[in-house]
Amino acid sequence: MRVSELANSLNTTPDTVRYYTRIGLITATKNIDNGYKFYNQSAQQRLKFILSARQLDFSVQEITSILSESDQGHSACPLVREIVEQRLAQTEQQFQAALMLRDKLRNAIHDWQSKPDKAPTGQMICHLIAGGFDE
Amino acid sequence: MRVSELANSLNTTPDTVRYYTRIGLITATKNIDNGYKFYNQSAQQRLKFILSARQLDFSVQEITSILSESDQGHSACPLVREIVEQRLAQTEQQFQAALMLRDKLRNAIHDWQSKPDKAPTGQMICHLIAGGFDE
DNA sequence: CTTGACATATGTCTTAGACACAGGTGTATG
DNA sequence: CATACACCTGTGTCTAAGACATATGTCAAG
Repeated sequence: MRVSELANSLNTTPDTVRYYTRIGLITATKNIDNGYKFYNQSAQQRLKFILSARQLDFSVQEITSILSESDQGHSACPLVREIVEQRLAQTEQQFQAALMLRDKLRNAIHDWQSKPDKAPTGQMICHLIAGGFDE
Repeated sequence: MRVSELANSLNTTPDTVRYYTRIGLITATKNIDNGYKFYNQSAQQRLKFILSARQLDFSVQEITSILSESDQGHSACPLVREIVEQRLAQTEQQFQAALMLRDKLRNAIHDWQSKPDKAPTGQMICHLIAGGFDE
């Protein structure tokens, strides 16, 4: 299959497939006539795995490690478990960060409700932001 | 003041100051002897504003627009209000995304609790991830 | 054969700084 | 004075994960 056919079959974009091909995560044969790449079913299987792992927010680098492990005949499961645990912890942090930012933005909007717009002075660019927020 | 002195005075890093200088957000004079950059109080004021806006997750590009508006003597407040509203909406989305990812990861860990590790087959790289999650 | 619509490969671009490198500066010592 | 060593500086390069631009290739209709 060609790049778009493969991409469509797994609901992703040709650019994504090309990227994974470029960095060697999936392989393709090259048509000598026109230089087009052709992917076999094995590549499709592999791409399916990659996309699933990306859904869990695994980085491409992590997936590379997993596939490398697997390619050597070893079980990648321990590595996968480790990554998913660590990703959960990290997501928890992002979650809290988003929460705090949301509050900060809400406060800003609320506090600014009653304040007028002003032209900048040499001292102040925009009095709404002025000095700072959480310091 | 030199780059580190300015950075320390506002609790940021020299690299950050250099970056803003490089893209022209703040300006500095150049010592001819050694090429070192020198910043005046106006630059400090400007940097303070930039850092405050970054705290609200404004992009550097957005801040560039705001400063440009302000530099022309116009009030940047309307633009600031607009950006903060839009950033709030976007943060809400990130918030929901983090929430969903967290659940997905928790489910994965839970579902995998009882499953053993397996060596890869030609068909399957890691049976834990196997086919997919939210499709 | 040619036109036009679509597909492809390759190279460049993106964010917001972090990091590596080579050289400058300043001060405590010999 | 010279030297050693710790710290500072500017410039150039690198990052993640594709998106986008460009030049070329393909294929069916006319």
